[in-house]
Amino acid sequence: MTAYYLEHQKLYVSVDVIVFGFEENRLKVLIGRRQMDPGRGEWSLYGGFVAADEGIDECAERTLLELTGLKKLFIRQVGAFGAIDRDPGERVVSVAYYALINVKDYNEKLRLKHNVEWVDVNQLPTLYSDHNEMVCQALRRMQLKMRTEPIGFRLLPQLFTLTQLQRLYEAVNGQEIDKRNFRKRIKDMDFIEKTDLIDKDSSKRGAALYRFNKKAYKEDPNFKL
Amino acid sequence: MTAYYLEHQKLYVSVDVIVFGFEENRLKVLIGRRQMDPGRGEWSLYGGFVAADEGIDECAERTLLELTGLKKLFIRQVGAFGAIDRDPGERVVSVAYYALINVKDYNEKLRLKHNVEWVDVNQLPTLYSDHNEMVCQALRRMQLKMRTEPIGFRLLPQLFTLTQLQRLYEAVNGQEIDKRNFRKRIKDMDFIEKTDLIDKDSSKRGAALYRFNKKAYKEDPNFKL
DNA sequence: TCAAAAGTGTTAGATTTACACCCATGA
DNA sequence: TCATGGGTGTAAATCTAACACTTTTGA
Repeated sequence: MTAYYLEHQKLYVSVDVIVFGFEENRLKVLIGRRQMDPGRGEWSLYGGFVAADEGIDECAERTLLELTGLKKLFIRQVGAFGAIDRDPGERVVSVAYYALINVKDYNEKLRLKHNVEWVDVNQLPTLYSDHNEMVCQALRRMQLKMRTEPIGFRLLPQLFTLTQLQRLYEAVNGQEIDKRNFRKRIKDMDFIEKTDLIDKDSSKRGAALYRFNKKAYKEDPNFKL
Repeated sequence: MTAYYLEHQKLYVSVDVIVFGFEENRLKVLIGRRQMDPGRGEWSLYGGFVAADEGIDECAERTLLELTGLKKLFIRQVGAFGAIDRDPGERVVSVAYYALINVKDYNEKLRLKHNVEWVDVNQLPTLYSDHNEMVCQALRRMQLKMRTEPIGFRLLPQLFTLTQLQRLYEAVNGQEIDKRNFRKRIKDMDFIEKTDLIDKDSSKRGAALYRFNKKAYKEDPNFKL
């Protein structure tokens, strides 16, 4: 190591994950009560420290796997948070990531083990440190991304109805969408495929189930919502 | 300090700044030859380490002030870069920021002192570590931001002609714009004010000089380009 | 006198928005 | 039989994109 580095100080670097889920027509976030000091008992995002032998992206993936037990989730960085007093205990720079999961894929035992729960993103309590700000920025990022990339499907089951999809977009963007205009736009996207399966749970009449065809999307990626 | 932190390791955290400037109708970036090991002599962004007693945003501002001598510049975070082997010397997590300056405001002596120069963003050499990727992401961010917020003026003198403004947008987005459509959109934005001054340098006929009125923008912030 | 940049409107096409009724079914 | 959510098309309005000529003046 050159002398160059020695003049400087090292800091703790951590990762916090904003896990988004869609449930009861609401966009929700996984939060739990902190189980350690400082801030024990406060509502908080789930996170972990970056080890010297892992990249920050790997750390985020590891943390997310630890929390959810799920692999290959959609995850993106939000940014670094490094106000000097952001962590009351020590100097910690934290890198926030957001991830999307299908709530039904989340094992209930694991959820209870980590003592986290789904809370409506619009009704969050005050969170530990700067976590509210993290969620806020993550949400903005996700909203933007969802307009131009087909990531919303990550929040739904593989098979979904058009009404579910519409409610998802309404929940994420916080405003209602015209049903006919919405369905018109969906029809233009060939990679959102109608199956011949019918969902009978959500209505008496039954609704056609759709599926996102990733391969078809890659061949003609013209997504816009 | 609680035992909680002690189990973890600290890392070096640094900041790298992508300084954008507009010169000769091209979008340029400030880069220089690294003056220290590892990587001595390689093209590189300007950066610095985050000290224990400063926030990352303050560090970015300090670094930018050090480099440019200018205060109150527009600066935004791009994101954290933390691949395990990104720095060949030590484990360093770096947070990238981009900043916009008016090239003419940059003191030539300071530029020479730091041994940096303006290089066309589309003709960058291979840079140290992951700096090319940082520039790439910074550029994307900046392009997006410039469509919805009046930040382009930060790259121009206080008084500018409409052709200059158009060339700026063309350089940033890498595509030509129709002159009449561009000027029509500008006319709709009352906060881009025509002054009664004439620029005689750029053409024989002379072109009207315009000014961005920040106060007027805040009263009616309907920017779109 | 001519080269070079400034300045100026109109029209067709594409996109977006608003809007209302019938259908199928389980309770 | 009726309440509930599923499913469908059209027309007006807005926005976007394409396009060409006149003006001024320094060299």
